Amino acid sequence: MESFNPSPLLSLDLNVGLSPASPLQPPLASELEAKLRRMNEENKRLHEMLNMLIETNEKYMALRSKIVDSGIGFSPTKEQPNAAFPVKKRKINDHSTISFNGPSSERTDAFLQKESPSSKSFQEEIKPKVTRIFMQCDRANSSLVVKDGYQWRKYGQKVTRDNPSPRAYFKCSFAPSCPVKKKVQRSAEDESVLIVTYEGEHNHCYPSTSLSESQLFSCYTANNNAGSDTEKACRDEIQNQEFQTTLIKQMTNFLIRDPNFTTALANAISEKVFENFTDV
DNA sequence: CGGATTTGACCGGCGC
DNA sequence: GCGCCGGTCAAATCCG
Repeated sequence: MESFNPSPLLSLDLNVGLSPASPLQPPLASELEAKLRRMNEENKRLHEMLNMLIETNEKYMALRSKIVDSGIGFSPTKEQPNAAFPVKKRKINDHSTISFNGPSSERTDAFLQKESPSSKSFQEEIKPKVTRIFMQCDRANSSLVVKDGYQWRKYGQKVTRDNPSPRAYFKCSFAPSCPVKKKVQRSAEDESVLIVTYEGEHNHCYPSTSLSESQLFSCYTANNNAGSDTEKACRDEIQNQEFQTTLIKQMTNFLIRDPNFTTALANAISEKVFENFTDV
């Protein structure tokens, strides 16, 4: 981030009321000097605060562009892998599943992997689209059902080593024509957070026509599905005002959970109030 | 009765 | 080769 260059408008005019032509009496001079020092400190603090706000704003903008442009949800895992999901040692399913629309996509994929080593490099180039989403949910609600607009069939549940909460495995109910899978598990650190991992991309539209908040997540995941009708449908939905309202709500929730943001905001507000008060 | 969910068994990759 | 572990299967069970 480039250093903040404060606008002259934002700098406090520290010479207000001082005339070089009128020499000050010694007691008045020291009093003004002290005041000047205080105002300098105040100015410095305001600059720091402003930098903080600008930084927070940039984080917000980066987050927003990440969501809109790359289709990635509120996932910090690209840069900071979550403790609940350490880097996997196993390579299984790390390869891409080519979007076969036939009923035997998984078998065909396995066949390719085993019988055709030459296809390996090709498969490595096309990684499955893995999207991780963190969802706030009721801690008391033990259900691992996440309503995201699609229909899922649960096919397994496991307790993993690194997390006492069970992990539920779902396949899209359109399977085997739709290869998408999802895993749902509570965060080991915060049980009120559900970690939803989607693997693959839906090759069909939403089962229902109404746009609900939950469906928006699926829009994010399908956003990079280049060239398909699904992509167009989802982009249209992203342009939808309701979508944008919900997006803003989700980003607001994300921001207010950031202690830096709330602190900076509170400080900025109190400073502003203080500033108005002293102006009067 | 049919579809969805549960749950123990099984499979296969990986590290030692 | 063996054990661990995550992922999947499939029979049993549930539920509308």
